[in-house]
Amino acid sequence: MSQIATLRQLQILLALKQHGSITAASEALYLTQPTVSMQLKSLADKVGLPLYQQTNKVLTFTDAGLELLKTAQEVVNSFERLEMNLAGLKGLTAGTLKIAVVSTAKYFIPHLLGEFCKLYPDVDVNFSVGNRQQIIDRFNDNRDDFYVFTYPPRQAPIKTHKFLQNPLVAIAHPEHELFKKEKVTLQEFAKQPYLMRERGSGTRYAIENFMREHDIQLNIRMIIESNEAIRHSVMSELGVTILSAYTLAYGEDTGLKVLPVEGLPIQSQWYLAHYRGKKLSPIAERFLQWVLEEGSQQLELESKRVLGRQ
Amino acid sequence: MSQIATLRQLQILLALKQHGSITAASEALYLTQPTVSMQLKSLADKVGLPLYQQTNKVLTFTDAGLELLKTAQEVVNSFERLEMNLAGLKGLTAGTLKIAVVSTAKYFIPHLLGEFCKLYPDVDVNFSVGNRQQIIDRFNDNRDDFYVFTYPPRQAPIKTHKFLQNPLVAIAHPEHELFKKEKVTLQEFAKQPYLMRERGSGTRYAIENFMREHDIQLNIRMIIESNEAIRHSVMSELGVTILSAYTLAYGEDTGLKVLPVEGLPIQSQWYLAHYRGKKLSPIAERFLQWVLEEGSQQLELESKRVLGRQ
DNA sequence: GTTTAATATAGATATTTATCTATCTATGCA
DNA sequence: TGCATAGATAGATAAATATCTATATTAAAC
Repeated sequence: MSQIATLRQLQILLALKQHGSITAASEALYLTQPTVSMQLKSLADKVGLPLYQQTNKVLTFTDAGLELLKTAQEVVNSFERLEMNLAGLKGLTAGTLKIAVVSTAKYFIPHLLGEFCKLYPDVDVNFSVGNRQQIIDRFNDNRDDFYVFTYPPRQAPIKTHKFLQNPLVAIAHPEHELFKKEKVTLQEFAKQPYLMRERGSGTRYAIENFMREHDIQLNIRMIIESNEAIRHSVMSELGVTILSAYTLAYGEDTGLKVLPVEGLPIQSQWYLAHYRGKKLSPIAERFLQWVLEEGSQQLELESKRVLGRQ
Repeated sequence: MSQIATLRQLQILLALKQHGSITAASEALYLTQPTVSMQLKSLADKVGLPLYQQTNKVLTFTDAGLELLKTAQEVVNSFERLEMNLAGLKGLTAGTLKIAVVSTAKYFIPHLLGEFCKLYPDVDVNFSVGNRQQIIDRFNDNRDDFYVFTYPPRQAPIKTHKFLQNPLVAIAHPEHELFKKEKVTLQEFAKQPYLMRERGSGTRYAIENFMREHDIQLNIRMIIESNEAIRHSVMSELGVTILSAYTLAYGEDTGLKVLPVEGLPIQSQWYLAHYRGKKLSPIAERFLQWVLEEGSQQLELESKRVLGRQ
């Protein structure tokens, strides 16, 4: 594109059209009159045709001048549309995203947020972690855009979206005697000292439901409120437990191994929840859409890779 | 218009789209790779959003990048249309215009051509002057685009356009005795020694027709083949004559004055003629259109001003 | 782990664009 | 004829754009 006109020259030409004289146009553009005169002359020289005529104080445009005005207006319109569309994208792409997650999700959510922030680098993230009750409290206080649960509260007005499978697997110390068997029955597993999460934990709910359905009574040895404490207790051969495969995948897994117990893994879901009546911010809307369409798929591919290492 | 993108940057972005990689785009544009990389980075910085992503050797555009590509294509299209339209105008606006005029017209036609050449400065003009017979010969030889007559030949194939009134006025030396009368009759005027144009002159035809209609016999003293010679003869008190007011308006008029003879001025026309079957060049077409729409009006305004000085 | 290819960054320079002050020219009006 | 106004031109400078060479970084393939 050999450049016949600069954007500035087109702008000046439009000002001449709008204001009807070189001096008026220069004032409107906060330039001196010779600047405008010379830019228009330069433009006419490049075009090779006069752009306007002055007869008796009346400035009229030539055919060439009118063509340039048309192009100038088209170009200005294109850039204005661009600015508006980019502003729209920036509205989608900037701002603060507030998300609170139950502690089981704290290992993989950063990976999800990381991918999203690569796409929208201007986004700030407010990331909170807590047990289920704490997250429910935050939800009741309407403190965040989103909440991640394995077992969302049943209270209204909540809107939940399943976005990821959450398989719960049994784990034990790698030297545990049950690894000598090719297959472990639920009854055999239930006889082991079981390390249980605290009441209110979504994982606990899912486990208790599963066991109730299979008429199994776990041999609960301890109640532990921390995923890290549970993992280290298992490593120390204090007992066995069931937890999210994602906790295993993304956390430190040395000294832990998945027990091949019949009926497991327990299938459950990760839910992304938000206040039903709340108007989401553009960036929150975009995050939701992205998670449902792309983010969860990326996470599943990655978790398969991580889990496949065992 | 705060400039979010330069035309060059938009061009580079389109090349990236077309060629799929920075290196390929730089080769296509005969630039080095860092140039392209930096221009795109500068553009992304100004936009405030990433324009593309690279995953596994595949370059994909972001939403912002796609918006910019759309604008880039619009702008390129606008400039291409502009170039084509300007080229069309230049086709109309360059070339040689050939015009031959009877000698009476030689005083004002340059004024007409001058105005036209201000609008189309790239036009060359081939301007010939001759008496009526010479111009008819040129017409028969098809040597020019246009011919200016007061009394066009009746032969086919000619196409004539009336473009200007041509009033014929009587003139005498300012000290002539007839100026003592408020009004001069045709009979009184006919008694004066009359300086006549040569046979074949369009002005002579018109005068002879007029006198024949009014049953007047002029007292012809001399036949003179040159407008200049006639004017100087009148100045020298050798006689009176009738000639085009335009000759008076644009020529030297010191020592000449219009006689207020009843029935005068004789109304006649200037004709712009061209060969009927001849395909006119773009610039000739444009000239014809301009003369009929604008040029003649300008000439009438100007001749009123000039004639009004007497 | 090494090599290759692609991209990004640093630093410098050349070119173009844009603008200013000063002055000249042209036109209209009193 | 003189004055006021508008536009054009001359000369100079500042700012922005565009580009290069050299090198560092990154990612993919072997």
